[in-house]
Amino acid sequence: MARTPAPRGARAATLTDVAKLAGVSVATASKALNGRNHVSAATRERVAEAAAQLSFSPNSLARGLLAGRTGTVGLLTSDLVGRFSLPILMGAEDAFGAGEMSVFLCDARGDAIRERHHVQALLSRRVDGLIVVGSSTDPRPPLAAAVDVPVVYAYAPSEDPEDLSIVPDNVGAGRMAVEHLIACGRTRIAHISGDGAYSAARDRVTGALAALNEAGLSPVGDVAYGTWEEGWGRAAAGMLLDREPDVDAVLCGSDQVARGVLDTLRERGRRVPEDVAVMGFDDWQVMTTGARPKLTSVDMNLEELGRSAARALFEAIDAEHGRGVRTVQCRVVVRGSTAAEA
Amino acid sequence: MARTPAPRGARAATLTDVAKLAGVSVATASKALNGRNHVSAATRERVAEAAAQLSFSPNSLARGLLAGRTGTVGLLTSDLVGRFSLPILMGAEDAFGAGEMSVFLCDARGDAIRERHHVQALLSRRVDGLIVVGSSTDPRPPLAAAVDVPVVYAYAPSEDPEDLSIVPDNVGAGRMAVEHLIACGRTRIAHISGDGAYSAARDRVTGALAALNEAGLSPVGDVAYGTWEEGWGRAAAGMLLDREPDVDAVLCGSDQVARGVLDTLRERGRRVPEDVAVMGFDDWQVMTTGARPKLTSVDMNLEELGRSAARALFEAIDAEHGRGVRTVQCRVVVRGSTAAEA
DNA sequence: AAAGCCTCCGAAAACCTTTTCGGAACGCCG
DNA sequence: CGGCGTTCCGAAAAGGTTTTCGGAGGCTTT
Repeated sequence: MARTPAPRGARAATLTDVAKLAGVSVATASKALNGRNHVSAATRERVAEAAAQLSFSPNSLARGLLAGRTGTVGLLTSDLVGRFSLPILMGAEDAFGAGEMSVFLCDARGDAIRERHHVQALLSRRVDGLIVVGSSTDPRPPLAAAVDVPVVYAYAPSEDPEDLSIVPDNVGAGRMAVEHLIACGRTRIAHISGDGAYSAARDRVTGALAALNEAGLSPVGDVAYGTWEEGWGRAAAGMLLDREPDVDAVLCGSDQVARGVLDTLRERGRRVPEDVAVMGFDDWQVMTTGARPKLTSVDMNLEELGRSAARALFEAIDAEHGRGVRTVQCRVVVRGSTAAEA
Repeated sequence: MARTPAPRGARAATLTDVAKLAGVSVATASKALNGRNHVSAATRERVAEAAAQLSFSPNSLARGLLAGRTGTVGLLTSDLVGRFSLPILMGAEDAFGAGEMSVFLCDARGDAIRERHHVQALLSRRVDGLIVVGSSTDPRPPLAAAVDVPVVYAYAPSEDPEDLSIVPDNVGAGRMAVEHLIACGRTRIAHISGDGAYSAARDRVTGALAALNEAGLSPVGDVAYGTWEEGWGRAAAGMLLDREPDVDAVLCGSDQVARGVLDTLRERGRRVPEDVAVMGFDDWQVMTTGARPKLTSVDMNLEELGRSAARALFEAIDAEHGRGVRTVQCRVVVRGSTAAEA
């Protein structure tokens, strides 16, 4: 096939060019290329050939202008750097990319002004819908501007219950984690959580306590809130071992906290998982598989969450708009820190 | 201001609506809103008012169709999950977002077919330019399709020297790292690298050896290639200490490797940084600040790299297209693992 | 042979904005 | 009062595609 390198600056081929080369009208060319009826096979063939020869690619702008649909969506994140946005974004990109949708990415950096500006730009580009990704699971105010396209909130729910939000089931995650520890035969379970200012931390605690309660157990020591970091894990584990030497499992607020806990346990001569089982949250690969032993963790299924958000947006574009908060299930990923390696 | 909630399905306001409301022609309305001349102040005011009342937002599609410029660029990454794409992407988004550009994000997942498909989609959306982000610093084949817009390759250079590529200066990074260790008074320096299949690893070794050589030093032991992970760091450090007990500094191929090395050093009773200084690469915050002591590392300035790529693309769009490979300087971030805490 | 139907194709409108150019109104000077 | 310059506004075209609708031609049937 003779590739036409299109010297820089030369206008891209248009449908008119194709029609001319094929010796038909633009209307016929359009119908031929789009598989519409009322075109003979021979003509269709001729047009296709002409299009290939000119490496014709239809101008989506013109198409979108006419159809009122652009086949684009906006992905508005508030902190791209945070490690939770990325998997969600991937999942969404995945679900969209499979179809014919393209994604505009915007990072508002947690700044309301910048957010408004981006929303404005996206609307002016006539996106068919918007996904708003929060940076924590705490509810966030809905978009300020009057938006006339469907919006789905992901990770952080909207404060307005009339909006559609898709969030991880943190309460279920806490419950799941404790049930796993109990299934491993542990009964003296402590919980070193993360930053209590986050609803994610508090929700997980709620679920964990509920599961303990249902099993007729009580937590060992108080639930300890601190930060999400390794240092907190090391410190909190030290205090825990001083006060409750007979603890046989520690559920941690994050994988980083768990890494700190593992460190302290090793220093104090406790074997993991034989003496104490340890479990993290978030299933951050680099943390869990680098640990000794490898860390059992709870995966929030963020990619799936992103895909769900994308699908929900699809539905809202095509049909009716859903409302309320939907949750995505988490899952336990078992590794050596709670069970002997397989 | 009376917000017009625009009942779902109702067409967005167009310039014609604004003109009608203001009692002028669309031409005048356009000129008024775009600050063109030949419009009286009073008329301009009336139009602005009408536009605000209808919350008019100009249709970028129509504008782009006419201008031949869309104000959009495509960002084509090959693995979004990798932690190097993200900062680059942020930098690019940053540089673009400051202006009036919007970014189409596409993840090809390292698949050539998918890549072609995405390029096709982007071209059909008439992007003004393309940034191609690689997943490693190894050269990659140029885009398959005939592309008539400027392209800038970031992180992974194109194999075609006629293309413009922007990459981190890994050789300089290796040199810099060794110079820092020497400045800290170390003379018996070992290098536990990463995966030797990556040019990033080999380039850093090249730079490190050059710097050692210039200082009249030789590396302690052989350069050890392995993987980028913690486990390799632990193992390699063990072997190193067995063979070269008097080592006083270890330069590591990645922050994860360095974490493993730190682990082994602590187990063997070596103090860091008093007995042995340790240094990583990549400056991955969660790794460096969670370490004990905090890890000195080399930052590849990826955000700056992304910004550079965006700026280069700007220039290529507006003026002439550059060629060849440009490098972005790295920088040493000093923390406790090489110098006493400040 | 005439009428009618089916198949295929083309002209033109529509989408929305920007820009160019002609025209209208008005004030000032001769 | 007429001519001229200035200032402001509007008609129309352009950009590329899709869709509607009318028309032309060929084939079948009576």
